[in-house]
Amino acid sequence: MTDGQIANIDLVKQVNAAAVYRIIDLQGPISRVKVAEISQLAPASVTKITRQLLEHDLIREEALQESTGGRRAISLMTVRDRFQFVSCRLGRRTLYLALCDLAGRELVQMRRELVGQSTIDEVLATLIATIAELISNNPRKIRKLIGLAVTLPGLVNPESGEVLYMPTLTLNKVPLAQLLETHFALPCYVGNDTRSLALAEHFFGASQDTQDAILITIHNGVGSGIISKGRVLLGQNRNVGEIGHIQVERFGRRCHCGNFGCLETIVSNAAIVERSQELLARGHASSLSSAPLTIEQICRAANAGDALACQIIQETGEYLGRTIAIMVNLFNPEKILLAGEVVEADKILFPAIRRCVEQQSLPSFHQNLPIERAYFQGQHTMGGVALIKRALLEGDLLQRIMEM
Amino acid sequence: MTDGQIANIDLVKQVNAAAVYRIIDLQGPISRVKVAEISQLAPASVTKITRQLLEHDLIREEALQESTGGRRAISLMTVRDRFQFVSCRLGRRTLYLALCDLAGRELVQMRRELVGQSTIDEVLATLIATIAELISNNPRKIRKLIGLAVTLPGLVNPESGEVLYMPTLTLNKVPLAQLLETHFALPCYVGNDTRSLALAEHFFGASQDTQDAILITIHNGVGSGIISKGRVLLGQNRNVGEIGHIQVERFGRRCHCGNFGCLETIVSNAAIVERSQELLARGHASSLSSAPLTIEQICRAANAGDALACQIIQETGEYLGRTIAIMVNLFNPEKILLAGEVVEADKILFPAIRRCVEQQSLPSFHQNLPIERAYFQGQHTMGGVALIKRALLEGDLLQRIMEM
DNA sequence: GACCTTGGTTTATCTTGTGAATTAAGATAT
DNA sequence: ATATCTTAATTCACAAGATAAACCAAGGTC
Repeated sequence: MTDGQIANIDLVKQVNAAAVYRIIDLQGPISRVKVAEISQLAPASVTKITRQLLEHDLIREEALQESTGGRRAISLMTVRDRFQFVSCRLGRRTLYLALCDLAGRELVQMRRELVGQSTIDEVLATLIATIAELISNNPRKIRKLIGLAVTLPGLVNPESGEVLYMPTLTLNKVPLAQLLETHFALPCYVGNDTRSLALAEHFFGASQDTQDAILITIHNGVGSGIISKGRVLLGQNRNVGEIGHIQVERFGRRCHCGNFGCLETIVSNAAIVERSQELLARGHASSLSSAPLTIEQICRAANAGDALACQIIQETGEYLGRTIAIMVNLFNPEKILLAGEVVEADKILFPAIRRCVEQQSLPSFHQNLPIERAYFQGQHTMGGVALIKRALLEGDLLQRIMEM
Repeated sequence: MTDGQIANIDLVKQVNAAAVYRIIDLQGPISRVKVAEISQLAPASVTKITRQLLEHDLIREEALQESTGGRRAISLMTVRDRFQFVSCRLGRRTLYLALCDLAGRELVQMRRELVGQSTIDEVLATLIATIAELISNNPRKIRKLIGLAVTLPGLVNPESGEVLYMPTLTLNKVPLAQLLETHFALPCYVGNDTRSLALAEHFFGASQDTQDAILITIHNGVGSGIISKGRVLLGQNRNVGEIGHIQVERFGRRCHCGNFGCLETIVSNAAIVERSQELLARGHASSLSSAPLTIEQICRAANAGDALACQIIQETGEYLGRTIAIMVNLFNPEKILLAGEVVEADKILFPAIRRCVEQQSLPSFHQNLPIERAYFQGQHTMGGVALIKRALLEGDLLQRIMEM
């Protein structure tokens, strides 16, 4: 509507219903009069809208509140266990699924390995089959299915639900949301996994109390999701936040992107393990054994005080800190969150990051700036849950539920 | 409306009138039927809306188009010389004003020195008096005055028009837009100068053809304005784009912010002049004379091939390039623009920047990425013009003109 | 001159939000 | 016990916008 779009009566209804639902969801239990005050809608409109939401079981009336000198107010709350949806994370090698409700609870989990599936068609077939299986296996847990969400590493147009790019798979604008909508006859939402996870932290996790926060994910790639004014930042090309290839070492290792010294070549899990193995091979003393070294082992060793592990994690923190300091200067966020295996080494990692950020960003920007672990670590389907939540709060899904 | 706001019939009218006006402004001359197609509005609605816009002289009918097999279409265009407004830039030392029309043309210019005015009240009094003077001195050039715009270095809440912070002045949430609105009885818009200038490049300047562009301004401070999806990026704290204090040299000079090696300590005009003077004092050969050295002289010398000037500009380009590379990775913009005195040394500066960006950002992000001079250099009031244009295209000002 | 095509307007209808009046249900004062 | 005041929520008549469908306008084509 703001983006050169137009408005009509249906949109007015959708926007206002969403505003009312949102207020009840975030501030409930709450009376109709309070909703009218906060939303700036006329009391008559709130009555009308809440009636429709009640009819569709999206909200419910609770106990009467204490009188404040007159008639007692009826408490309104959103209903969170009446509707279910399927959230999927389509990884490079593994497909994770969960049946969830509107509270964000995972009722059932599933996973499928994707090894050997090299074409997009094979992957899509598996995705559809597994979703169908999850649905048909759990009739007792599903009262009413209202949607699907898929997150994946790659480029997505969240409005159209088209997948524009995915690593390892060659594809050409797959209209994934549309495919799933016609197949399952359900509203379907598709998003980038890191960006969606940042949204999950905003709705359900560690940055619920902020409007501007940044989530940095560190696995074998390094990425970020930037929440600005409560919304995911996405440019025209939907690449905003791709921090893995920021150069942090002028004459560093060669990166697969073609340049040298990218952040990914130093702080990714693979890079950390590789650096550790090199140092061990050179004979540095450590409690770690060289053979099949994992990131988890290195983190545990660092927390336990192993000198070599500490040095490696500290170094990792410094490079991360340098990048975070830049983002702090650029965005002046209210909170920084980190997700990934390496945050297990929190005792070493976070102090190192903080020192760097304090030296390299504006004092007024980093004073009182929390730099913390993300709430969700390895809960792969939470990104999809956030996509559903957003669609609900912004009215699109709300309207479609009321039309069902 | 999208930000948890609500919708009513007035807003629907405003949004649709703005959509129609915008289409006619950007794509005119254009027929009503085409407007309906593009906007997705019903032809009947376009007839109604265009009638109102015509009545208020916001658009006009032009020649009939050639027939394409039926009735000839009536061309519609926006009227750009019927309304005037005052655009001000409130600098630290100087106040610039211009009387402009909706085409962005400056009809009359004025300036006032602010030396000796140390309190916000003095500055505001001067601002109001000078605007009043500009208006009363030019009755013949003003057919109808429709608004005021003020841009300033500092923090602004563009929705409320409050000034939250300004360098050198102590103040505490000055409701500038409101003050001016009550004094002049005109719509008034206030914005940060760098951000508004980025918007001016988007509407009238070098990035008209893009939706995601970044403008970097280099004067005695270094700042940036980021346009994402055709809108200025602004976080909750409205500090997005403050790049001057990104650390680019680990053990660099001390910055007034308290840290070391900030971008500003190397690429600002003052820093460039200072570095040049130091090198000259050490006896390096150059066509430059040490005494009263200016940035303009250094740029001219660099373009002429002076070795010392070239080296300094090249160094400047490298540090700028490093920062630009980071922004390219983070935002994947479609164009980078530079404004400031130093861009006069374009022959040396831009190649140096480009080399850096190519080495330090993702190849797919910097291929085909233009890095250019901004169109507006020293036209201080263009930021305010952009604020008016935005208010018009987004409907707020349009509605208020129709209510006048 | 009959018919087709494209552009633009009129009209009746539908839907929304809203203010004002009204009902509901409590507290408080007499 | 009754009247009165407060606060909560609803009802109802109305205004305003968008729109589909019918219609008018003005050109071309056969």
